[in-house]
Amino acid sequence: MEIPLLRYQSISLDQIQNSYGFPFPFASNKVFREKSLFPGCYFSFNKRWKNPFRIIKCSLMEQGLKPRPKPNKMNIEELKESDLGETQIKKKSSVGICSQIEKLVLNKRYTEALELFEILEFEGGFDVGTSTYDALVSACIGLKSIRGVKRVFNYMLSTGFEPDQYMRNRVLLMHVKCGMMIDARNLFNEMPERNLVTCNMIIAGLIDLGEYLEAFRLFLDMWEEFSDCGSRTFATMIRASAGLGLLSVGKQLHSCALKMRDGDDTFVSCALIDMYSKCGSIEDAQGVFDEMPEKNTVGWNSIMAGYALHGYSEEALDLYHEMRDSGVKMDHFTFSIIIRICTRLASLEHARQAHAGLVRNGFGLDIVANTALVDFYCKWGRIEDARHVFDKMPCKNVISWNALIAGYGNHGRGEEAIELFEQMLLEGMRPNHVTYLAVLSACSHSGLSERGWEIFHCMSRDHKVKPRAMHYACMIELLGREGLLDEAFALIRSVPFKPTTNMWAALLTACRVNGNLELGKFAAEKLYGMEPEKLCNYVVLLNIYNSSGKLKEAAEVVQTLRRKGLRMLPVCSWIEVKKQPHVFFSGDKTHVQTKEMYEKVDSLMLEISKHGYVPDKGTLLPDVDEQEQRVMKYHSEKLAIAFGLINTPDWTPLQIVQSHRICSDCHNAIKLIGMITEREIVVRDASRFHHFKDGICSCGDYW
DNA sequence: TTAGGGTTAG
Repeated sequence: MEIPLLRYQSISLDQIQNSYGFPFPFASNKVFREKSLFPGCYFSFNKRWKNPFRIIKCSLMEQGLKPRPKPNKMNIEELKESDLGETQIKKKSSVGICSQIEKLVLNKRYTEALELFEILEFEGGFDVGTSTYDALVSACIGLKSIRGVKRVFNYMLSTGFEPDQYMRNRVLLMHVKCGMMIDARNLFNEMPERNLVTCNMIIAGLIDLGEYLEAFRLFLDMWEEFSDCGSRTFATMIRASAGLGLLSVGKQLHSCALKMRDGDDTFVSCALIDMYSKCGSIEDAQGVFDEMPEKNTVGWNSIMAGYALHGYSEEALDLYHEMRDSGVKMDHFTFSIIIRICTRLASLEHARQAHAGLVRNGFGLDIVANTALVDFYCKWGRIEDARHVFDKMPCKNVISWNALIAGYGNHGRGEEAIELFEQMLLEGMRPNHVTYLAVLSACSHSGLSERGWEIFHCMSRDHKVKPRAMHYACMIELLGREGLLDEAFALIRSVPFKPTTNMWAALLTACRVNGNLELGKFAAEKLYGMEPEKLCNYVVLLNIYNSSGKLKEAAEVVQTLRRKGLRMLPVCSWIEVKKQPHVFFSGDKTHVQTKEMYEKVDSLMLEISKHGYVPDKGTLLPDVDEQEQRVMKYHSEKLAIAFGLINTPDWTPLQIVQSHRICSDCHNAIKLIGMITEREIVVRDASRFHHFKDGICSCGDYW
């Protein structure tokens, strides 16, 4: 049908309408006749359209429209001729339906509104007014229903509705908000007139998709066309500069917004707080926040998220208390941010309060906050609680599934992680690269190498997820755990890109565990070339030499470290008891309960030595060479555990956070401490969570 | 006239 149209320039609107059986979208004969460059052709009047005939094809085919042999209006005419009375009744009832739809939407009962709309669609042909379409658009946006958008839009076309600028914008918004950006772009391109609102909407849609550069391009076009824009546009564009991480661009927008201050700048301020923190300048973010005359919920949320992003979790929690005291209302964003901060701080008490607050304030069903809770409970060893939250979620997305799968995997429950992954596929959820990372790492932790290989092979074949460096690193770790170093090395050499540091680091760790000096040295040298200033690479090689008795080589590594001036930052661990964090450094003697703690450590060490514990001198850190015995015995995490054992009831799990990677000696010691004290111990270190229970650790084994 | 903007989870 569309081919003949492409060949003739002078086709008229009437001809097109006759061919397709319905009026063309957003066309009016008046506009067309006055502005058309090609007489008789509506499509060519807009100067932006380089190829009007391509647009004809796009607009019809891409919207999935098919010619209708019998326009609906004909049905009404036929009805009129045959039974005038009944038509009148129907018309009356359609007015009733329309007002009912509008009322339902006002009450946010979107699903019911769209169900009622089905009656109009079924009967066909009734004229629906702008106010009803407005309501239907809101319903589609509220439900993010692509099907709804298609239904409403097709009905509009089939009834010959001619929208004004307001309605055209609403229709565009409906497509943008439901993520139908290809259709939205087509509509935008075909619009006979655009205003600031039109442009703001399409730009915001592009930013939602992460198309920041395209958003900037359109912004500049818009600037040229209108020579004007309001604070709304600035708020949106500041978000784009945050997405690109361009501080200088963000600052330019900030100064433009200041120059044209137009009253309510709260939105701009909030966007600026977010932009400054995401671009690395928390001081500027704080400055904007301080200047806000009235700090609203979003402002508080943004600054809290900013502090959390910069690793100032405690400060973020203080801000949360300030926010609570200031009486500003909290929303689901607030709770999501707080739960994530609690995950970092290992604060079970605060997380529980946030969980309760979430439910109490009516956000108990929020997908983001619940996913944050699943992640929290998983990371703190409460898999059953995580599962409970997950099962109660009314809808789940790929992030929710990933959080729980990773939770099972990180706690050594690889089989269950795989089962969950399979259930996810059965429920029609499409896995992404994070899902595969979680499943592969679960296989690796639980030693399920065969299953790991199967999954690794099917990720690109079945779900078109191309393995990334982290997936390869995971497979190298998996092979390394099996002692298959040659295969691991072969995999590194086979990757279709330059091997990354993660991959060499996984091979190096595998070499340390399997005592392969030669390959370990090779991997370490690769790493030195790529990360000459990263201390931990030298430490692993140092430990390989130490544990294989190569003292001369070990001394050389220490010399290199000294020459480079590399030194380990003081390691610290902390534990929260009665809402108070207690921080310990290696050999720390500043705490008021030092005496009791040291006595406890001594007695624990004596006790575990009866169960076969032998200090592992082969994995010392480079800054503990002089008083190695003493310091090894009093590593910060051991002090934190002793403190916890003295000060908490028997049934409480000990939750320790460590700023560095836990050393293998402490890992081994904690396994035994957990066993003899019958206490659950969860240690979160710089690389992963270790959940010690009944003498085993969830990380599979120490790596 | 109405409409369009900012913050959250793996």
